[in-house]
Amino acid sequence: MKTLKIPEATIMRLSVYSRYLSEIDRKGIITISSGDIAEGVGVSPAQVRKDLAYFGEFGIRGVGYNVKDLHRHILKILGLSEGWNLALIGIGNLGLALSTYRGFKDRGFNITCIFDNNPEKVGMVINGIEVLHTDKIEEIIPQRKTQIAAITVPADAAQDVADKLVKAGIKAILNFAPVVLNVPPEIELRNVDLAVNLEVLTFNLGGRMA
Amino acid sequence: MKTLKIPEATIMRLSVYSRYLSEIDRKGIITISSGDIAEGVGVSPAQVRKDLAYFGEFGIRGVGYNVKDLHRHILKILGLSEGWNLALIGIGNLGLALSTYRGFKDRGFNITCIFDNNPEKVGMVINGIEVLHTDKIEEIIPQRKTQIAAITVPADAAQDVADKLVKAGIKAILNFAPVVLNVPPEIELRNVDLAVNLEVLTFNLGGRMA
DNA sequence: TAGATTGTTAATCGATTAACAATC
DNA sequence: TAGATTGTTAATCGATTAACAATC
Repeated sequence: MKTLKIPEATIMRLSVYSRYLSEIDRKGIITISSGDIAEGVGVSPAQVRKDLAYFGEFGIRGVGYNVKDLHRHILKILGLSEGWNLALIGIGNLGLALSTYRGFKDRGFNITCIFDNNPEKVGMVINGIEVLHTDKIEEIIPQRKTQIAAITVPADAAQDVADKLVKAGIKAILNFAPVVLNVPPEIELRNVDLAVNLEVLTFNLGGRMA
Repeated sequence: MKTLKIPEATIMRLSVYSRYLSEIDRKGIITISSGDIAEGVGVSPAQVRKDLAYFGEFGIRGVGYNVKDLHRHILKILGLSEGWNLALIGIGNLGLALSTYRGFKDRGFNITCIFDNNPEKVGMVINGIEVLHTDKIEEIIPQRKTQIAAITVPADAAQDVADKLVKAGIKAILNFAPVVLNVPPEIELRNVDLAVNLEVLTFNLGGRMA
C-alpha cells in the first residue's frame, strides 16, 4: 500500500460524500457520476475524483459509480466498517446533546461511558448509561475498550481530564473545550471550537460591511 | 486598504490567539513575543507574525507585542469590538447547549430569539427568552435586528429553516445540521459537522492500526 | 553597542483545478 | 461507433516555512 500523504480536507470531504451517498441510496438510485456528487455536496467534479483516486479506482469510465458500492468503500476508508466505542467527559448541556446525537449512533459510534466530576450528576442514568466520577476514568476506559473520548468540560478542567484519558490509554480525543490541550503525539486530537466558527462569520460580515 | 485575500485558516488562528491573549492578560503579563504565542497555541512563530502581518504592524522589533494592545487589535479585526445579535433555530439538546454556552456571551454574542416548530416547546422560556414558532422567523428576525442564526434542527428541516432565514434578511448562518444547505452567495454560511470531526479521528486511527 | 524580535521576502510545500487520454 | 465519464497528469493557485534585514 502506498503511503501517500492524504490531505485532511480530503478526509472531511469523504465523510460528507458518504452521507450524501446514503441519502442517494435511500432514494433507490443505482449509479452516480462525480458531477452529480459534486453538485450535491458543493465541490468540483475533479475534486471528487481526485479525493477518491487517493484510495483506488471505484468507478467505471463512461458510466460512473455504483452508489452502494462506493458508499461501502468510503465507509471502509474512514474506518467505519466496524463500530467504535466512545466516552463522554462532562455532562453539561453540550455533553447531553452529544449523548443523544443521532449522527453518532447512525455512523456506528457507541457511547460506552459518561463521566462528570459534579457529585450531583454522578449516579444519574442517561440513555441507560450511569454517569461516573472522573476519578474512575483510568479504571473504566480500558475495561470498556473505549478508544475515543469527547471532552465537553469547562476550559479550566479540560487539561486535567485529558491527562487522565491519556493515562487510561485513550487513542483519540475530540475536544470541545476552548483551550489548547497538551497530549503526547501518538494521541489523535481534534478541536471543535464553536466560537472560532462564529468569529469567521463575523470577520466576513465585517469585511463586507466596513 | 489593500484587499489582499486572507486565508480562512488565518482567521481561525486569530480567534485562537485572541482567546490565548485574554488568558495571558488575566495573568497580568504586559508583553509577549510571537514565539510565546506560538508555543501557547501550538503553531510556529513565523505563522503568528505572518497572520498578523496581513492586518498591520502591531509589535515592536526587539521587544514583542503589548498584550492588551494586540488583543484589542485582533478583536477589532474579527469584528468583535461591538456585539452581535444571534438567533437559535431548534431547541433540542444542542440548541439548549448553545443557548447557555459561555463562550458566546463572553465574546459579545447576544442571543435575541429562539425558534422551534414543536408546539410543546413554543412558549417555553429559556434564559429569559420565549421560544417562538418557526413561522415567526420572518417577522421577528428583522424586528430584533438579528444578523446571525445558528441552525440546530434535524437535517430534513434545515433547508426549510434556511429559506425562512434568508427571507428574513439574515446575514450569516452557522449550520449544525448534517446536510448541505443552499443559500444565496451573499449569505455567509459555515457548517459545523460533529460526525465529520469524529470520522477524521477514526480515519487516522485506522491508518495507524491497520 | 549587543541582543532580541519584528516584519517581510523568497523558497518550499501542498492542495486544487484544468485538461485529456483511457475506456466503458 | 459516438457519447459519456473516469483516472491521472500537468498547471495553477495558495498557504506555510525559513531566512534575514530592519530596528528597538
